[in-house]
Amino acid sequence: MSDTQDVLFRTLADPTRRALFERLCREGEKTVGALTARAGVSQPVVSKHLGILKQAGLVRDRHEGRQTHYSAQLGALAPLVDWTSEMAGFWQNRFDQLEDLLKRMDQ
Amino acid sequence: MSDTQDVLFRTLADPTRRALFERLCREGEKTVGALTARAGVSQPVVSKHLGILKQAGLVRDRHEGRQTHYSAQLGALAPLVDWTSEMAGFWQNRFDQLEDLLKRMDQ
DNA sequence: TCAATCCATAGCCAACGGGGTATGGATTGT
DNA sequence: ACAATCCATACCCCGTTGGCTATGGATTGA
Repeated sequence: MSDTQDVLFRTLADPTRRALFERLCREGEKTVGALTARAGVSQPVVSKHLGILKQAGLVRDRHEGRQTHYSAQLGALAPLVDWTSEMAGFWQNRFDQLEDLLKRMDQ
Repeated sequence: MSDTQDVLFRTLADPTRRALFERLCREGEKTVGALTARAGVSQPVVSKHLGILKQAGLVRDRHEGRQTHYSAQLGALAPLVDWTSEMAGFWQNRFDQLEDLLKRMDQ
């Protein structure tokens, strides 16, 4: 139900955006130019995606002269981890309930 | 790079679809009719979303007479968990590298 | 000061996708 | 046999969005 999960999923759904985030995770802080060089899309597109990633809290930007450095904010992935854990938890609960049922049937 | 991750993210990006999957996780197996009752969208839309979820491996369907029962396939979430772990791992590596650098500088 | 570089914004277009209604096949009930 | 129910498919519509080019502000270098 939480809206932050929705933002995260929608933001990471795009391959180009996810690739940018992955590069920032793998290689650390990068400038827009460096990211554009191997992104396969134009610089304005990269800037737009970085803006969306920033709005989702997945990246930070740091201005230095005329270039902007972006870096991954890994903590922002927490809601995603929580969601998967929650889903797994529900499954576990239902599994436990099934176990209980089988035990009761066994008696 | 893996394509299964892309499918998962794209599939779960839609709120309606994620809500359907969540209900199946929480409440277990449901028929299309039962899901439609509280989905807020029409039955054909529910069917379409279930088809997409099935194609992504997130749900199973079981035919019984004229109704179809759907249930969550939680194992399909594994690539998503792997991806987040991988991203966290990269971050950890870079943190370790920073630690090493600081240690070397300290000497 | 003037040119060049870096980046963000604006505007545009085409494609994708999620919504609806209409319909038909399959099954169940009368 | 006929009606009714359940579901899936086909088709259309429109809003969203991801891509592009053009442009301009800001900064650096000459």
